[in-house]
Amino acid sequence: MKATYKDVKSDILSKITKGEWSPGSLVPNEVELAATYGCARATVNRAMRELADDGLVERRRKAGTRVRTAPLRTARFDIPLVRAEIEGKGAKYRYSLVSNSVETAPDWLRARLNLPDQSEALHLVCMHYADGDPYQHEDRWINLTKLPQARSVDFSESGPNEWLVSEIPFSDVEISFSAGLADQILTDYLTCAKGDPVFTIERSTWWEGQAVTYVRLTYKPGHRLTTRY
Amino acid sequence: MKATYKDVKSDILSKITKGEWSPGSLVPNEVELAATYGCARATVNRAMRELADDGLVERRRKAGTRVRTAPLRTARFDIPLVRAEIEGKGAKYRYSLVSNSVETAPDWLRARLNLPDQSEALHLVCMHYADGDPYQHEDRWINLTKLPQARSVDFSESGPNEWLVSEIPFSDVEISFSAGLADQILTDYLTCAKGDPVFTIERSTWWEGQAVTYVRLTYKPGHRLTTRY
DNA sequence: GAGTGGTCTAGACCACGTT
DNA sequence: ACGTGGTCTAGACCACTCT
Repeated sequence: MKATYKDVKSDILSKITKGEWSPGSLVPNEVELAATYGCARATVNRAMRELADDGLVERRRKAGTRVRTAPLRTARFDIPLVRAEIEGKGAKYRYSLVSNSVETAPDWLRARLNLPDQSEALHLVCMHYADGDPYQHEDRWINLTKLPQARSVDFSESGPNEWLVSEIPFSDVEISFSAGLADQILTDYLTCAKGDPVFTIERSTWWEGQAVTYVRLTYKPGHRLTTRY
Repeated sequence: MKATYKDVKSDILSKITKGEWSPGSLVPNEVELAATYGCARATVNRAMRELADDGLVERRRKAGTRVRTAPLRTARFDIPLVRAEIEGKGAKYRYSLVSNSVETAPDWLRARLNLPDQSEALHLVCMHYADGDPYQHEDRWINLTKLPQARSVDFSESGPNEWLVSEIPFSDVEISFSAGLADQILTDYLTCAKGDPVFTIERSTWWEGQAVTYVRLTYKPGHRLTTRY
């Protein structure tokens, strides 16, 4: 008969969704709840903490716990490696390196990644195919000051992303989604028409305070990024 | 000198990011860690559990805890009410109702929301402005079978979203991002050119297994959705 | 000042999955 | 079978923050 934290969590969740505890209302405190459910306060605490993490309730010391008026609507997207993304759809993945060159970082890149003057960067352009059809165009810059070993890596067989995840255990990331237009170059790679709307992901990655890489991923027209919560 | 779960978490985090514990390697078990940090096992457990939630380590009973080879790259986006989104940028929010009508749900909507034949839906078109400039176009359908009370709500002063969040405490949501082109109608509302790329969010919401609403939010050209993690 | 959540402890038992 | 994480307990003290 002892309630687990999952029991408590789901029971309280249903009280909220069914309107028994209306938005903005005060929830009984942990000691009372522990008594009603016949469990330890720590158990209630865990349930409530998770509900707070999920954005359903708001907790403040002394003030107590309230049902959120507007539940936090946070969407979580998994950003898998392209390979996993494609193979996950049951399609055959193919990678191709378009170009690979060491360049002085252009101004816009230096500004974005906060790089010093005259920084060298490795500029890679790659294509990812699903069942032979163009799927994603990758335009990547790697900061050679931070990752000099990238200079001698062979990217002809597998993409820079796969190398990077094995090289950098964890990092700060800024990711941004937007809509763009296919220009002349993209139309060739993605086999679409000029002016087609394309979904674009830009990602900048830092490690120990220094920029590691910036990448712009452009998907073929019609791509959707979908999630549930 | 007793370590808190945050101490443990951040220390382990740094061990991972600094490469001391390399990707794929096995982490000491909870009892050993509790001994090294001089704290209770529950404290270590909480730290490790959060690291697992954050996608940095992978835990399996008996097999132990391993540093993830490819850290889960999940991005979390807050999807606030447009009002909050705009006011959060320090801009003045203005709402305007464009049209409001009861219609028989078109086929594409019935398919998407799994509605029966001849369902009635409330069709709302609204605009959201930031400092007087068009910010977001909202094209919304509300299932009147599930929410008949929507029929008599006045949406002329505040948007349907604000009414919905107060009416529905929690629900299942499918959200999807894509890139589209501004058509003739959108150009008028968003004051942009025909063929401009526009960022689009589509969201379908269910409550207790039944469809509640479908909305397509179209942002003015140039809009970005950005987050860090 | 006092009430609430936040956290820690030491110990216990359970559940799962590898062996 | 056994080792690991998963969870619960009963009690304690602390840290906010509202009044």
